[in-house]
Amino acid sequence: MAIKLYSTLTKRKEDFVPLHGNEVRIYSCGPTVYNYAHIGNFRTYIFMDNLRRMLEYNGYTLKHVMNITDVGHLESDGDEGEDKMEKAARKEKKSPYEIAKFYTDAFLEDMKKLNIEKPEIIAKATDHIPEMLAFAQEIVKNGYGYETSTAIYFDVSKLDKYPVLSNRNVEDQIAGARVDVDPEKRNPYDFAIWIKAPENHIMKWDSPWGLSYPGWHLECSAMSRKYLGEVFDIHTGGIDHIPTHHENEIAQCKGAFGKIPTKIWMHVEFLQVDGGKMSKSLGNVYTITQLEEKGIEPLAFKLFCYTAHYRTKLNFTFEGAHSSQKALNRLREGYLNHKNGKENIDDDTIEAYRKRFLEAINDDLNVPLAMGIIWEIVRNEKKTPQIANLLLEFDKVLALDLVNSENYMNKQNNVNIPEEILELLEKRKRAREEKNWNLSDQIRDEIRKRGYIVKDTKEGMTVEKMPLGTEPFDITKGVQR
RNA sequence: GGCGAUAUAGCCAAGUGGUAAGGCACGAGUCUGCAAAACUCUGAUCCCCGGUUCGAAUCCGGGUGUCGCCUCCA
Repeated sequence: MAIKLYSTLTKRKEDFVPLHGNEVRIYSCGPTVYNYAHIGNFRTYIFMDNLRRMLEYNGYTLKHVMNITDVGHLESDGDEGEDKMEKAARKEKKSPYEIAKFYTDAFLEDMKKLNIEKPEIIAKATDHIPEMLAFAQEIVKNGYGYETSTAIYFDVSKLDKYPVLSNRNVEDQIAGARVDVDPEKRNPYDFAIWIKAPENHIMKWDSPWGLSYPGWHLECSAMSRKYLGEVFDIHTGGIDHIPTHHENEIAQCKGAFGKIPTKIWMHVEFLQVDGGKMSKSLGNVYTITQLEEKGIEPLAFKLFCYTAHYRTKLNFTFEGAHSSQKALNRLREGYLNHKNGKENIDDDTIEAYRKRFLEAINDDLNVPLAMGIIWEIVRNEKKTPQIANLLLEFDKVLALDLVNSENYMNKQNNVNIPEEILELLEKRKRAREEKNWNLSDQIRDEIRKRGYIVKDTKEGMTVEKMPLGTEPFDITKGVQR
């Protein structure tokens, strides 16, 4: 079935045709590792993973590169201010390399929690200095670069067209509030491809321009070419990359080898919080760890992201996250009900579900629509392992780790239940036999206080560790009671 | 000021010309000693005005609101 993907470059859905046979080559802009990645970042990486998995589901193999920016990303995308890595290093009194290592590890840990597949190649900028330097030299050699006292700039006026992804008008910007514009820049949109290191700069390398370091945009161009070739299939990133970072990548590639590196540029809209942007001043820039502390599993956040299409804004609230946590638990229950079911449904029904699901994901990753189908399947009154298996098949794309539902629900035959809880359970059982309801309820509360839930079923009493999101949720506090 | 997006039930949202997916919450029911959990059922004519059309949430025009970018950010 044909795959359609929306490209920011052409502003429409394109029929996807891979350039290299069955192999799809993708480049994804990854994190700058000067701080913890936040849930907005991860919305983008969840999308990136959906894209990967959708392509794999369609039978393609992948060559996917994601960068780790550990040098050269200045405080402003417009090449002003200090290198983010160096600034963080000074603040935390560590070396930039230690900072990079620490936050890279934290990032990969969160990726794992979100059940996001690792791209085939994760490329650190500092491991590719020679490639970047060569790239910068090609640009200069081809007449697109010029040297100032502080940096090597890319001259955007040499291009046939700039910008190509967004509608920006140079004249309109001049009145803007840019204060620290380098007076040696020829055009306002010229950007640094190589930066001469100030005396106290720690990360610096030898170059024809002295001790210096690469501009932020250069790494993506140099590394994508190294691993994927000059022209590859898909480039992904957040929507904020459109006006500067990706424009400049395109400019650099044109400057070095005269081509736009890919036709399909996919951009994920922002995750908002409480109806507005995330900002440190509002204190609503959340990390995955903070969500966990508030009783939201990483996978529940993932499911939350699945309520909206990647090209629309999504409004994050703890109320919404909590609702997704409950939905995730129910999804797991539903999966297990089918897994343990004994009924049968005909193959045509299964095949029809499969077709609808495929249509949804192949239409520019319409994951919300796909989720609607999933719920319809889960709610199918015939409980059958056929459906459980179908859900597992779809989970290859959605990656909610349904196969481990039992573990998450802590339903493994009451293993790992502490002795004290089991004793309370036994006491409650006796109380119930004596119809001592007061004592029974008292013990139930006690067990609940300790984080376990008693369920009275026909077969008798069972106890489970309380799944996340079970407790009543106090919206006003944004945390669980 | 420039650019762009969006406005669908209490909340999160899908749907781009043919009589409104889904999730959560609320309510009702089944179950239960009572609960919890689970399961079942229940809700909107789509910001306003005008237009195109046999027919519009869906296209066009005009309002209004909200949000984002241009300045750090996925």
